[in-house]
Amino acid sequence: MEERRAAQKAAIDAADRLFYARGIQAVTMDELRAETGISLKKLYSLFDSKQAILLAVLAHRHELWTSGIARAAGAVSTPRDKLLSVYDFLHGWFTDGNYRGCGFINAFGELGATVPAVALAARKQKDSFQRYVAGLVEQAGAPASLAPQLAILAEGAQTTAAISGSADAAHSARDAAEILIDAALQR
Amino acid sequence: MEERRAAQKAAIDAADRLFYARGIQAVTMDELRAETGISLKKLYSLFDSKQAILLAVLAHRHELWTSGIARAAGAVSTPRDKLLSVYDFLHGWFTDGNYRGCGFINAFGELGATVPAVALAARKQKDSFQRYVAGLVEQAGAPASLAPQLAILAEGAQTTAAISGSADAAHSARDAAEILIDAALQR
DNA sequence: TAAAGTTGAGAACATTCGTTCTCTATCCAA
DNA sequence: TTGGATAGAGAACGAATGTTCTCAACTTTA
Repeated sequence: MEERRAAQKAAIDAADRLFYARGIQAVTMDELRAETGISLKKLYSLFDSKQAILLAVLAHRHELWTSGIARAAGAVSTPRDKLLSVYDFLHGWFTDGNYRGCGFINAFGELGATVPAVALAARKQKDSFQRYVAGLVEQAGAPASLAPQLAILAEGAQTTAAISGSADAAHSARDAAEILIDAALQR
Repeated sequence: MEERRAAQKAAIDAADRLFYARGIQAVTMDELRAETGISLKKLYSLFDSKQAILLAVLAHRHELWTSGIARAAGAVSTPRDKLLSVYDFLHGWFTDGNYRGCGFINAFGELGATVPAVALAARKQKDSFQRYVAGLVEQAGAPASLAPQLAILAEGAQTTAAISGSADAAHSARDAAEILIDAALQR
């Protein structure tokens, strides 16, 4: 049953690409079949439903995000630099050519009201990021109120970059974060 | 043809409520008919298509937003306070009981990739807000780089509040904005 | 008053799409 | 080799939905 895992992963990767690029309801199961080469019968043996695929995609995206910001933070040493590395990571993402906003926010807007599990997945993802930032803020010795401010900058940069189509928002957010961090530390 | 206008407005208001609360594709034309009491035939005589209704809804939302922040700014006098009034306006919106994120971002995530006019409407809205903030920043005598930072805070507060379900983001964003404005002014 | 035109309600249509079903081919055991 | 079971491909099903069509009611005008 190792190839089952591999097939699931292939399906999740393809679904992630398609859902993210075009929206969830805009992608049909038949397109996922064409993209993966996995027959409908097989897809439905790997997952209960399209919704189950979506939830797996969101879980996968959560891991990508978590490992991405961890890797960026790993390249620097101080808590302050680790906090700022978030915005560098965002800049890399914004300029990778396929950026179309935060997948969780997109899924939340499209399906959050009708599929509670989607709203929950989005909330979990944002909670997790808030805690990550809060941990670094504490390590930096700054007041806890700084954390949501920095998280809000990251969120805002994502939507601004998505809609404007420009990666500048990452720089603006980074500059703002620097000012906020320094102001919070020298008090 | 005055009642035609009135019927269009009623349809737009109802569609706005439904689309915003549940997502666009989750609302059927038949539900809009039930909500408005306007027959399908009539709806299709008032608008070319569901998509045309959506575009009218987005235009309507743009006006609501523009007049909302203008009203909030009208209650105070200095450019600095006008800038901060944006976040007070947001707080009021977040706590009105029906808040589910920025309608433009939701529409962008759901349909931006498949309906270019939706992506365009979202971009226009965000552009317009950026220019509004930039104007106030200039009046305040602060460097232009402050404007995108403040706009990003507003965007981030909207998505954070939507997903977390809490209005705290408005306060965090306001506090951050105050720090950024003051830092930008005393240089 | 009567005929012609207009409007409206909602039934109907055609398409789309998630999901299931059928039939075929392959593989393994005896 | 053969019989049986498993898995896969893709045709088929049934529900949902945007849009149009039909027919009846009403209004207007001569």
